[in-house]
Amino acid sequence: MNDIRPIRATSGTNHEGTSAHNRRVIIDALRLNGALSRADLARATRLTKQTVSNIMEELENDGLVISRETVRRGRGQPSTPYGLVPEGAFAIGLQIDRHITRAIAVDLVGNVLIRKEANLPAGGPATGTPVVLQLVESVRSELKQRTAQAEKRLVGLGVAMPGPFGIEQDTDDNPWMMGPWQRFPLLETLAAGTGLNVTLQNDAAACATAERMVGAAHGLDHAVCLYVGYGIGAGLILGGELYSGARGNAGEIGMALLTAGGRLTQLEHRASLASLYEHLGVDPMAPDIYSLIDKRSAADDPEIVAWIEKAAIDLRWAVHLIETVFDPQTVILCGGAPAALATRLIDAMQPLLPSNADRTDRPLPRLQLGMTDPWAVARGAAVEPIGHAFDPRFSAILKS
Amino acid sequence: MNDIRPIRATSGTNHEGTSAHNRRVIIDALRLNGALSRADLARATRLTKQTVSNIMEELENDGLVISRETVRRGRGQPSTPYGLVPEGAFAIGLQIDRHITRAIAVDLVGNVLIRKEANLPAGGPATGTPVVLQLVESVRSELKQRTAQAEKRLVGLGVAMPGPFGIEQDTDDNPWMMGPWQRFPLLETLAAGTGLNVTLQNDAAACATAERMVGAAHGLDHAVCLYVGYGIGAGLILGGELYSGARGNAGEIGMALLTAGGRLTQLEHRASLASLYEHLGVDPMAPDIYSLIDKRSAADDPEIVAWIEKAAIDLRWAVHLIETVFDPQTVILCGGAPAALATRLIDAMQPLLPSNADRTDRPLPRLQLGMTDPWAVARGAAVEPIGHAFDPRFSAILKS
DNA sequence: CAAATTAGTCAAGACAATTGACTTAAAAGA
DNA sequence: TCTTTTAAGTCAATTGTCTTGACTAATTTG
Repeated sequence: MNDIRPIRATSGTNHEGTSAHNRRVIIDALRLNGALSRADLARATRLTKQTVSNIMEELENDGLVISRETVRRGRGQPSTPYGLVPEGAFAIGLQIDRHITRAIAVDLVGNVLIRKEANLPAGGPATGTPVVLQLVESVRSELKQRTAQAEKRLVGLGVAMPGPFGIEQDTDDNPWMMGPWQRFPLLETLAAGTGLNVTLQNDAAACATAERMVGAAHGLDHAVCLYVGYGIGAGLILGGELYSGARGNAGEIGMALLTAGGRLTQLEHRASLASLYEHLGVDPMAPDIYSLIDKRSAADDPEIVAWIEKAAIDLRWAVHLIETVFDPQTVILCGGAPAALATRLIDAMQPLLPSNADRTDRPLPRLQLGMTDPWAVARGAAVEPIGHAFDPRFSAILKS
Repeated sequence: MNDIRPIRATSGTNHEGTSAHNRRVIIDALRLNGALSRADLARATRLTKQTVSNIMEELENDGLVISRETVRRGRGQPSTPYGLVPEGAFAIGLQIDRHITRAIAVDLVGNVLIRKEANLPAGGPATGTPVVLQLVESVRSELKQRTAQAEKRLVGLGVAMPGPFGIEQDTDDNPWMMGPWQRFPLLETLAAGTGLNVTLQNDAAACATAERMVGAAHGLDHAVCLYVGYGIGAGLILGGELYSGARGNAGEIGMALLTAGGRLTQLEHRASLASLYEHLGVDPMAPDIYSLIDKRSAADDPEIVAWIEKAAIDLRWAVHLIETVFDPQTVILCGGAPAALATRLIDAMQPLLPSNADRTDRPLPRLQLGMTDPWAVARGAAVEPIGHAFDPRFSAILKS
């Protein structure tokens, strides 16, 4: 009699959804264009002057925007531009990597305020969680000291770590694979340990988040970040939002199979930093490995040059694949590779393979260099809660 | 003085946006769940009973929904389910293929009402456009005859043709490539010739649109349709919407490069129907080619079996790639391949390659069979304007 | 036959965007 | 210099849409 089939539906919306969206739209416009007057905002967002005025007053009271010097732009009353207040919101980002963890505090506009790191003991989450929690706490208390308002303006904790998530067993016996962390209920543990909203993304997604808010993908709706780190991944900005797939594993392009030397292998076995370390015979755990690689790259070390030549072939294929499959406005190379290595890699990848993206009327280059420093992932993690709280999103309109 | 830099911003919304969204949400819920009572709808959409009642009254007046027999479900007043009225809206779909064009009329729930086809003369758009326009006109007038209201309830004309769009020159000299059509201002011409709203998508996207509204992807938010036709493509349902990339070319997976026999080649050179025709030495233009292939497949013709074995290797790789890159809930094989061939292909592709999607807790199979008949693409084209007009979308909320 | 439960309506209220008239301030032109 | 034009921004009333709480209606349970 009682058929309790679940009814599936999209959520409806109401006045608050409308209002929330319009606030987000205005904040987004200020982030994208810098300071704008109320009249400018009204034109850009297609809202009425009056609506914009009301929202701006609210945002000003909330400490999210502030007026600047009036400017005269020809006839008519001078306009009063409003800009985002950096101290209007804060977020903390946490990167969990194989043997190290990094935490960053950022403000509303994405400035990095604090950065701290700690070594992760072997032993996975059991021994690692206390270290991680302490690191976050340390950043949080320093932030509190700096800015009185910071604590109540803290919108969340973003976490980034290598994917893929939720796989049932490691495909690899490498002790530095992240399996134990990936199977651990990290979100719940960190939420309980900090009392903050916690979100999780993989390294490549974190880089894409950072590039979109403060980097080369700023203002782009379709961009893919080719992340070259210990593994390889793609961070996907599709239709203006980060896309992470049904289970958070979209973009794990490093696991894509290619035929090389007559056998099927994974992209990241051939072109990642892991493969470079192996090629060089260095220990991936060495603490100064980043600067070591950077220096040797800058000096055009022959072993590194040889690896670059080889890796460039596979990365060129990866760019072709990304262009073919996603049709983005641009591809951004980013991630944990030292800058000197990354620039050389990009050079070695030229010319790119012919593809649909190869057209003369492009406003943007097919491949460009994004953030490449060891803090890029942590920064992306930090910036995610800011975007989540303040950027226009479909789901932000719907009723909870 | 006048710096006229363009200001970029997302559009704001207002009461009408809210209302439009809620209407769409309700229609979507009815499409997804079948007939529902007002109370059910209120629970499912999180709107209040009253709001739902108001909207339902409107929709009933607009002829989009109608009440069914009341049903008693335990205690309390019996509920009155409402269902979509098929005759509430109509759309026409047009497929333009290499040597044939097909047109279909569908109603609000995606029923196919009329189907007609015509041969396309060689010579591209110059000679083809009149044929196409006449075919559409013929379907339209038959629809008008059948249903008096059809004309004013016609929401648009959806067009599908092989991609990629906007490339500057053919990579291929094949006379059956669609270059001339792809460079022709088709949308504008058809809009002018019919007075309808016209939209364009590629074959794979059209199949995905159809699968989402009336097929295997019904109700799924993350699904990829692996289209195997004359070419190969992927139709992408990402986050509940069709994704087409920055220039409409997302999912052109047939152009992905793979190494086979020691050299880099495109997927669709190895596993498409074009490759089958070549393998069999048959003329792709033969009018009865579809049923020919269907019959020979059903009879397990050794030449076809040989091709299947070979193609399955590459398609298996394609599924792996799709799973790795998009992390969908399921992959759906669909498109112009005859049913007998498609089922054999799916069988030959088992077991699939290990991937992130290969987990025991899957609610859906990794690979399943979708629509495979010569009308699938046209049906997808037809269904697109319906979805565009009635499905919940972010952009439908924003001010025009 | 009364109580409980669920569907659905009515009418008033709340919320947020819109409208049109108004004020303010500057540049351009006579 | 003075008037006109133009643009930014505010005020107050209005409109559109969802929400609230009380109500009616119809059915099952005990």
